[in-house]
Amino acid sequence: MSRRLTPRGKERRAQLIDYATKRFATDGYHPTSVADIVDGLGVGKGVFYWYFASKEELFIEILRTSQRDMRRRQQRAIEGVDDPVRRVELGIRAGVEWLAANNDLRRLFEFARTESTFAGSMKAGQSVLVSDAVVHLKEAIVEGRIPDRDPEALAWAILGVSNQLIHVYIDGDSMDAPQIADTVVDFCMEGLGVRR
Amino acid sequence: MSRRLTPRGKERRAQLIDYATKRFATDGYHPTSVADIVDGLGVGKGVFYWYFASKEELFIEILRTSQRDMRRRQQRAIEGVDDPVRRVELGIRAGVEWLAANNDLRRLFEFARTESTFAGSMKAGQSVLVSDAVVHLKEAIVEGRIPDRDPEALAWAILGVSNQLIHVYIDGDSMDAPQIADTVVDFCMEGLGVRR
Amino acid sequence: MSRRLTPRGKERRAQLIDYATKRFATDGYHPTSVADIVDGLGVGKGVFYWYFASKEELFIEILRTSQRDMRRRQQRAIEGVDDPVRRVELGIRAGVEWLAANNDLRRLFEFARTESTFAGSMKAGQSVLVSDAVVHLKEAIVEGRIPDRDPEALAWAILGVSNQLIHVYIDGDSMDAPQIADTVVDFCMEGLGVRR
Amino acid sequence: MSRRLTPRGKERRAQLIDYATKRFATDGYHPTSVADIVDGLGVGKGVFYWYFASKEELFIEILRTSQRDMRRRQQRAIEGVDDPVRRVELGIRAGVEWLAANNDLRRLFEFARTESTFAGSMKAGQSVLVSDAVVHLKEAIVEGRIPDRDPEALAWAILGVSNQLIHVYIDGDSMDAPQIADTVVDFCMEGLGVRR
DNA sequence: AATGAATGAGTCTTCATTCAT
DNA sequence: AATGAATGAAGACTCATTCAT
Repeated sequence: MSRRLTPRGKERRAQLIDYATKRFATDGYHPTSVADIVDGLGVGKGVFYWYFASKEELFIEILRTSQRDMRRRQQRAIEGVDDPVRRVELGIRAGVEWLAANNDLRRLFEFARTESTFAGSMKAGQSVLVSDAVVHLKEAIVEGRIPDRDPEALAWAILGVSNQLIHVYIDGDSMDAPQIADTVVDFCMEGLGVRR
Repeated sequence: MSRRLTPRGKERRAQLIDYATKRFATDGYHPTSVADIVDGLGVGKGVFYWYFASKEELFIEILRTSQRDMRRRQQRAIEGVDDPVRRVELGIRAGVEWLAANNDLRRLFEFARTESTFAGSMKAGQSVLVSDAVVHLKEAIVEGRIPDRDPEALAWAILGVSNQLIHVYIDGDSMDAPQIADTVVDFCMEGLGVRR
Repeated sequence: MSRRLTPRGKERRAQLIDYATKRFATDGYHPTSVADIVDGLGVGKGVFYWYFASKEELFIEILRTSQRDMRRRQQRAIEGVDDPVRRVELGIRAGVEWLAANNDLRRLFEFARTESTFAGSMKAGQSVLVSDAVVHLKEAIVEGRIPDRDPEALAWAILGVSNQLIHVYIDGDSMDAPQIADTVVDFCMEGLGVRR
Repeated sequence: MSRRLTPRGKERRAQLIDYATKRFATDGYHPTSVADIVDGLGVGKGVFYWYFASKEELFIEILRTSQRDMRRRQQRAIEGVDDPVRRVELGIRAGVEWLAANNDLRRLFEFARTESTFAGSMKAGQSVLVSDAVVHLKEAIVEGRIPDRDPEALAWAILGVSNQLIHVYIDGDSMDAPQIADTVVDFCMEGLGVRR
């Protein structure tokens, strides 16, 4: 399903992706029918199947593109930074901000993780992010900046905090994205900060 | 939809809940049809609707009961413990262990959060857990055991770490539940442990 | 399906008939389920099938009993009246008043006429009323009180006027039953009263 | 539910309406399933829902169209006639003939009146016919052609006679439509013709 | 590229009826 | 006499997908 598309075709395709993303995010993947999507755009049903082999393919496409995009953003954010701890911090901030800015996609990610059809693809994508972080964490450990603990687990924990706090605070008005990022960074850096 | 049930009826109902939980967890809520459930149990389709008004009602019932159960477990775990930090730790461990022991339900929770129909009910349930934790965190702050930060955000962060690490490690064989709990507690207590 | 019933049994049966009549009249025969009936009475489903072989049988039973009752009322109303035209008039009044007083049953009659399963039984019942009227009409014709026209058609026409006017006016508050009867009688006696 | 239809689509839609009308008339609205309809036409189930939002919508559509058609027929029949009594007569004849020619629809009307879902729509439609007649009746009263009585009640009475006599005689072979019309007109003009 | 039309398996749900107790 | 439980065919409706034009 990769046609050579005219400029107009590419636009259509993008249109479909955008609108479908919104609907999937709002109503859920299953509750949103292909008919909903094409009707919403005022086009015929054939259009959909001209650009995508199936509803599933479209969804996977959305997931893949988004994950790639988010990763790129994170990478750009840490480019040229020497301090590994600082890289972790900047990565967190970039991630949080991307998720906040792409709330629809964040929702899709949440759902995708829960359904076997997509869980694999999602885990793979997140593993990439984790691997990225692991690099910095290992460096930080070697440099004695943080205690020596399983860097992968640490990376997943960071992801967990990020996702959760955005999930909770993004739709309210008590915190904006940078504030959420601050909170996430704080917690990730020193947890509850228990004085032992 | 609350009938007077004979012992036999109660058993059937429980059977339906158990089996449906398993199927929902394995295949997803939407992909699991009522037909799948009754066929799997070898009973007629009417049985389902004798005990539940709808597929949705059954699902909500599962969510509610489970959330209540998990909370009870946490409360029992911290009963009579004076140290608030210790209470937080024990709460985390109890939570992690419950989620690990009820992996099916954990999966259902993950899905429920993603669909508007159930998201409300889920958030409510999780808010209760957070409120529970907030009590201990505030106490710890007052006693100067942990720095003064928004206890609610801290509680949500803890929840995020717990869910994420269980999600990642529960199905592998690198960690068992208590080890996961250790990792979660560690991270929550001191984060990455950055030496500032 | 004619059991020997204890007094208590007869009461139950009557209860079922009464309640079912009300529901059928309000919601329609098809939309009213046996479950609706037994639930409405707070009894188990077995009760229904203890007294009636089927939903259909119950309905037919209602129709038959009612038609018999209505006819009896008409007959009593004209007992001992010599003038055939007066008998027709009294028959009309009795009919209208019965239908007005038993609006639920009237509705059931209307429905029953429209469904092949019951149409036969209904037509039979109405034919009896028509035959009754025909007797008087013939006498009136013989006596030269009314012109010589097909008495059966006349009888059906009378029935048509009665049913229609009750249907239209019974639920409003512009006419009560006797007034409706007056209007019916008037129209039947001289139609529009065209001066030729 | 009003799509832009191609000629082929319009044909399909008409086909569905025609066939459904026949089945509803023969077997009743409730006993006729959507499956019966599409199977009878040898098309897939989806076709039905491509053209109609629901079985109910289709039925209402049938009712509305038919009532409009019948009215038009009546109006055309009295066009340019000066004598109000004559207009009433011609209206009756046109009505009777339409109902006789569209016996299926007449049956649907009978049923529709009995079910709350449709009763409103039906009454509205019939009220229009009554209003039409009332105009002529009032004129006739003013001109002293008929006695001064509630013209609305008279109109309903006429409707009642028409419906009833067609109902009774249309399927037999003793009268054809014009004869039925004669009988209706006769009765409406002078009722039983009682010599007072 | 795009449209309206069509497919038919599948979805949730209902319901008359039967049955064991 | 009566109950709660169970049946399973049938009902209305959905929907991903395909197709002719």
